[in-house]
Amino acid sequence: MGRQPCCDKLGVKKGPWTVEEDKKLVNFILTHGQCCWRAIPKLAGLCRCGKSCRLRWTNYLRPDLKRGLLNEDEEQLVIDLHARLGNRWSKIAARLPGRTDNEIKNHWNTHIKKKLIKMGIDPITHEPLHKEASTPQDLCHANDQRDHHVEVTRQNSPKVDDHHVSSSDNSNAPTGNPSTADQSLRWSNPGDDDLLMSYIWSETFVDDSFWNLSGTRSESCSNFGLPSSEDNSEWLLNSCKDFGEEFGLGLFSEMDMNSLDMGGKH
DNA sequence: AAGGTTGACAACCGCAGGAGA
DNA sequence: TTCTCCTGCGGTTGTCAACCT
Repeated sequence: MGRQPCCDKLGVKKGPWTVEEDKKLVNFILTHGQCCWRAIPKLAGLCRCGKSCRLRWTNYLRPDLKRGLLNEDEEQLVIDLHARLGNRWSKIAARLPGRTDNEIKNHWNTHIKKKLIKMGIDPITHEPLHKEASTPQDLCHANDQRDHHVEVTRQNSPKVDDHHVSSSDNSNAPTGNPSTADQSLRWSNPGDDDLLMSYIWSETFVDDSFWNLSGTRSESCSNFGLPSSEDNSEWLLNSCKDFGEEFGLGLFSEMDMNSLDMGGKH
């Protein structure tokens, strides 16, 4: 028997998400939690498949996400982790607080890959590109660069905690009501992302007195408020705890880089 | 100004693995 | 043990803005 498709092909919307859809999804998840992705679109009133909802949440709407380009330290960390783990983006992302596997994958393909090639380093093997580096100077330069990046990574790796999200980095905090623009329009301008997130979060929760933030369990979840019901509070507390454990507190303190999962498919 | 090209990123697709019945 | 469902993952495609001619 064939595998059941993740969603009905008919009547399921595809393509870019609208602000309204984002609001519905965020609202639902923070009200009910991430119960069952397949059921969420129906319950939330979305004409999307569960998979699409999950992707949208994990890659874009999650409140703990950092936005903007990876900084230099993060890039070096990605390079180092890629050298160890290969294209296991989820594992790499797990070590970069507030970054998603999709984001890192995209950044790798559009920025880092080219950068490494330019430096004379094979982005797959992380070995010098002898063929491409046609002159001894090129090779020398490439190796210097490579040594440099390895060294930088070595210096950075033991204190990866430094990369953890600071509260000021979270630009998607509910901070007001920045726009009265047509809500059905897609916010395509990357520069509008912050406004979009502010809008979604503020419209959905601030105006409804949804948020009642009391105390901060961790920096990375400081943008959360606590829904009123017990279940929601529990979910949010767990989420904050998870975020703290996953992204923030003591993440690398005992981590031996050599203990990274190097086996298996994933 | 218009059309074509490129770059960046969001989103989709299909497969694999885990969990539960 | 097998089957089914759900989720996660990595690769790929689609979309759109910026840039170029």
